[in-house]
Amino acid sequence: MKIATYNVNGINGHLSIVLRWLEESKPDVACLQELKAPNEKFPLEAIEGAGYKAIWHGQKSWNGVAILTRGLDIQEVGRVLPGDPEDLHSRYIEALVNGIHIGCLYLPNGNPYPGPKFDYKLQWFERLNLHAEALMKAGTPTILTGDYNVMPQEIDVYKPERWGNDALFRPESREAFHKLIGQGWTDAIRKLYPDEVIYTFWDYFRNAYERNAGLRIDHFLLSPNVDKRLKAAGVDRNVRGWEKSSDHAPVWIEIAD
DNA sequence: ATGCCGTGGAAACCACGA
Repeated sequence: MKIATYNVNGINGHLSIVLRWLEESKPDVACLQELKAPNEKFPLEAIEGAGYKAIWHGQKSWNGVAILTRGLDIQEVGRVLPGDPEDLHSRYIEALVNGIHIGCLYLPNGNPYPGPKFDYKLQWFERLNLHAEALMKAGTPTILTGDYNVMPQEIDVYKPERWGNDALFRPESREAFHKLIGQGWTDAIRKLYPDEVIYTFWDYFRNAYERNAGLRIDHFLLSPNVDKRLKAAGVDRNVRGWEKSSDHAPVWIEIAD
């Protein structure tokens, strides 16, 4: 079973890219972030035409998340991250697929640091950690994947010395991620490739992709009972090189059925 | 060190992203 995550940076603006990627990569499950579209503008016909069912939680202009499945039933179990009824951003959706609990998340960027956006990021992270702990304790096989907007280690940053005061690399953000990992989650890419430089995002300008000036911010976190089924993981790096693509590349894992 | 590019929506610029 192949599961992927992809920050599409506008599901309609990049629809042809997303469809081409689905066709070529053929994930059984695809978690999408940054739809940048309200619910009624989700391109369901095109997604169904590609052979996928979908659940989604959109929002006008910003955010928005979706989970797609190919040939598998999908049961939505939540579309908000618990803990703050005043938070109206569409950044989380959760489903049961094939007996696996899948959380698709778009963690706040948090820049500029310091400021209210950074505070919101840390609060959201705290809520995620609480929810993740509950999922872990429930014991269901669980995958928490998406755009975490955090580079966990220096190896995950093109020039770490330049990112010290950025919300994506602040000690507080990295500490929150490491605290989450400390609950027992496995960072799938890092487990299989402990010492490799692997990026999932390249800026649009300064030829960042051509220079490989990237960041690793899209992650797969696996509960122990999914981790033991992990067979492979990777980044569809070439997709980032397609003309008019998102600034992120898709990330995927393969687990035993 | 930097939003230099790109999307979306509203308004002919601005918010936001990482």
